[in-house]
Amino acid sequence: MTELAKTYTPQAFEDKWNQYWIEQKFFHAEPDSTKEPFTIVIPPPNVTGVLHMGHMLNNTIQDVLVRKARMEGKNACWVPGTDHASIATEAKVVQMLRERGIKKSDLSREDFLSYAWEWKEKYGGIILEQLKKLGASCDWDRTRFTMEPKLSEAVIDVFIDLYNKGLIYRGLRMVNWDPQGKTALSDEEVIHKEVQSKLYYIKYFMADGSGDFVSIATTRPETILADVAICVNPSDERFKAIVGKKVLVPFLNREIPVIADDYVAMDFGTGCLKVTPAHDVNDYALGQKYNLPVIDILTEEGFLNAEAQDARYIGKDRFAVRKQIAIDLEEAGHILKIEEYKNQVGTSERTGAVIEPRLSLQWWVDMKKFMAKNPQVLDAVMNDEIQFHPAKMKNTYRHWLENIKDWCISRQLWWGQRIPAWYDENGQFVAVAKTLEEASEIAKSQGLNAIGLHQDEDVLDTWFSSWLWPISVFDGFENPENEDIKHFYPTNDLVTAPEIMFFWVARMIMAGYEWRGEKPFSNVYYTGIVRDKQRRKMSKSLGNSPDPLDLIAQFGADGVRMGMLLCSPAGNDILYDDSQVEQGRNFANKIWNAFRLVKGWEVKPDTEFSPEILSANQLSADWFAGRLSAALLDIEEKYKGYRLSEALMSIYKLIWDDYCAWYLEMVKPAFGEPMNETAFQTTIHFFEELMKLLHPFMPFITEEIWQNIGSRKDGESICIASYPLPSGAAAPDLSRVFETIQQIRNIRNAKGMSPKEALAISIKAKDESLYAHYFFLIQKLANVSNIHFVNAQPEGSTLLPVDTDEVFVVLNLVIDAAAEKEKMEKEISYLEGFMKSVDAKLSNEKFVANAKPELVEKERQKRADAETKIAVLKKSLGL
RNA sequence: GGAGGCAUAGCUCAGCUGGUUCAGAGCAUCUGCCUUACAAGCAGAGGGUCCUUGGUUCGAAUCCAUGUGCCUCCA
Repeated sequence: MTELAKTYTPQAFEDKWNQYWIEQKFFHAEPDSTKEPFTIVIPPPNVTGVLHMGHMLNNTIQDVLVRKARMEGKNACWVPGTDHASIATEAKVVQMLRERGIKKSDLSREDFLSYAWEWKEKYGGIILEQLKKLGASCDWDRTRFTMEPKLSEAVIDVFIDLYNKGLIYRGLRMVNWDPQGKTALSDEEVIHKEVQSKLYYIKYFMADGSGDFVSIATTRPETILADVAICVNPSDERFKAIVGKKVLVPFLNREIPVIADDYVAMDFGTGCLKVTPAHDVNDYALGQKYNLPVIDILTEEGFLNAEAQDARYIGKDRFAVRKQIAIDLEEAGHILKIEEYKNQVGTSERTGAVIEPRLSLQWWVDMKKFMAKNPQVLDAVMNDEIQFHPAKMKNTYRHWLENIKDWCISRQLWWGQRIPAWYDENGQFVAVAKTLEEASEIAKSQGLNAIGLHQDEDVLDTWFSSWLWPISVFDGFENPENEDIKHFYPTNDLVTAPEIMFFWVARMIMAGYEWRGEKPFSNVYYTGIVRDKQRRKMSKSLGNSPDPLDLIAQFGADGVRMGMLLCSPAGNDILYDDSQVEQGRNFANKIWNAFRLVKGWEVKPDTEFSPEILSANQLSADWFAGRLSAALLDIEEKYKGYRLSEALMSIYKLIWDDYCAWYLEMVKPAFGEPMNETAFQTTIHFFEELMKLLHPFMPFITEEIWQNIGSRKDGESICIASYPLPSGAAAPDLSRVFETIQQIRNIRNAKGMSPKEALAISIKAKDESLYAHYFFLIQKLANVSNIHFVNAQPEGSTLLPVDTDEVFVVLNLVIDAAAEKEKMEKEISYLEGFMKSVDAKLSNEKFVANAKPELVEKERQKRADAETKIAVLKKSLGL
């Protein structure tokens, strides 16, 4: 074998193993009744997406879970794919067209879609390729896309099904309108942001010509052109006189009534509210209640239309008009004052545009009805049939479901599944049907007009595709009894960000119960949000997010995975810093060098070694075997509780501290010396077990080492090797030995002595067997020349307390007796204090009576130990 | 305005059903070391009124209440 690189160089092997895994189809799963299935469906990223830090975290966690399951012999299947992201993709395509000098408005729907597919084919696979770099062990042969024919058909079928069940309706309602994307959005796609704006106090003169006026406060002066009433609180004394009278809208001089309703808060603004039903949700409700007209002054792009009536503003953008009208009002003497004001403004998740409440005719899912039909959606989570990690997320889930609003599912876009609703020549709704023929059948059978029958122009919300994902990726709608879905559904785990709880988690659960009568997954792992050190969310616009691929190039995929996971407990935000991935890289380097050490050993038959070495190595192996077994149990517990960072930390310490710092140093031959065969084989075996244990977290380096540490055949891989199980081996108790070694190192350090200078020690122990077999180890690890047991402290030696035993070392230098004495006295006083508190407890009758007997016994033991230690110290001081 | 969560070492977090060898981990810091696997390292050390104030209890970081400060979600 060629010389191993002195430092870990992931670039040398990561791509190689990725390619090998994929070629060998280790990640592909087919239904297999002999194996327990383990399934994860990826929360599909946008086709427009590129890998960001959140994806890295999220997908690493999924990969850890699925790789472990695969090694445990389960039929592991991680289904990858992307969603079609209507708005985002449409925006990208429009941009691509603009660069080619083509306007969307000049294209037919069909032409536009062919451009969109062209775009998707070219760029839509980027993020999946990036996931491969990360080592994601997805079943790539099962890659799905929410817009592909089969999945689209499922979406259409589901729409029709819900419509027929009476769970979908079409209605004119106030929606969140994105003037840039020119489409409706669901509540979940609106992000509320606090902005600094202005509160304008505007005079409205009475229509009676008296010259009296009322003042109203608004942040949106441009909407006065759409005003249809002024509203005050009926118990507001200030305005009782004017209720029922009329005022004039500034500039337009339109007469509008003053009405009274409890809705108006007396203490906000002036206590007078202008009512603009077309442009505010609450105003709309008021308008309905008092039968007010609706004046819509905005176009779908957010420009003022002819309804605004004032030529100065028509055809101009809403924000431009806001500025202009404020100036004009001021000049006309309508402004009383302008205040600085902070308020919340809704913006589009996809385009960032300020949302406009807009009345429009849209398709809705009746969520109250849906929930009444599927109460398990809430119950399953509350009773842990579906477990949330961390469990505190259940509260948020419940709160959302208990206050659920209808779901607006239509979008005014072309990229998406076209709504299967049909209208006649007059635009009258006729039927919901899959095809024109079916629609016309329905029209005929119901005696409706079938002339000029045409399909709805709009498409369905992307989330209306993704909620079906756990079912649709297995073709569960097309063929509900197929082998794939029977085997792989319900899936096991879903890993996602908390902000996606409503988009995905809740709705996937809804779909699961509605169409399969079963939960879609058993566990939901909520990752944190990746933030920078100042706790700011990582975002493109802030430019505070490193490029994941750069990080991988710099630190290796393993280093990055490890760094991300080491400090990200479920549900906790991760404050990203390069030092974390550096730590991951350093760990990989540590492992690499352990590998170099082991690989470099010369091996000879046991017969050529002294019994002393053979037995010491055997003891070392026994000790590590026990440690490993105990660690495996502990790590398994952590996995079970989905505490992945803790599991990883345990593995980290097991490898770095127990294996490298202790075990390898214990068995390591002196420089240039050979190693005995048995110890070598055992050491290799441990290494292999550790690599398998670590593999889910750091797939590449573990594969590289596993492949090179033993002889492997083509087609073998650590990713399908069996996961290590605890042997149940009990470890010999080396705690005194380790403590002795540490005490010697400590004193050497404290006295500034060279580690090269060998020391002689003697031991006075209650149980000599805890030391007797391990002299060899103490000598090797603490550089001790001579050890023997004694009954009393040798002349001129220094005491090193080891538990309740005494270790004496002869130091060939002048000891600062006073300092030593002070140190010991300090220790004695601490122990005496400790003993006092234990005594207080033991002499408390209520404690002895109420506490568990074993606890009382424990306290007695504590007292006895402390007493012994004090005695040892006092004797050493000559007291 | 409504709901929920959090507060433990310089930083990020463990600490499950109360019991001082449970005040812990990693990183960071400090002190020695280029000891032929590893300076991306080795050996060692220091560091906390467990946010405040009350209460329950023989006993509270842990349970309850109040206050303060942060965060998230919803309107």
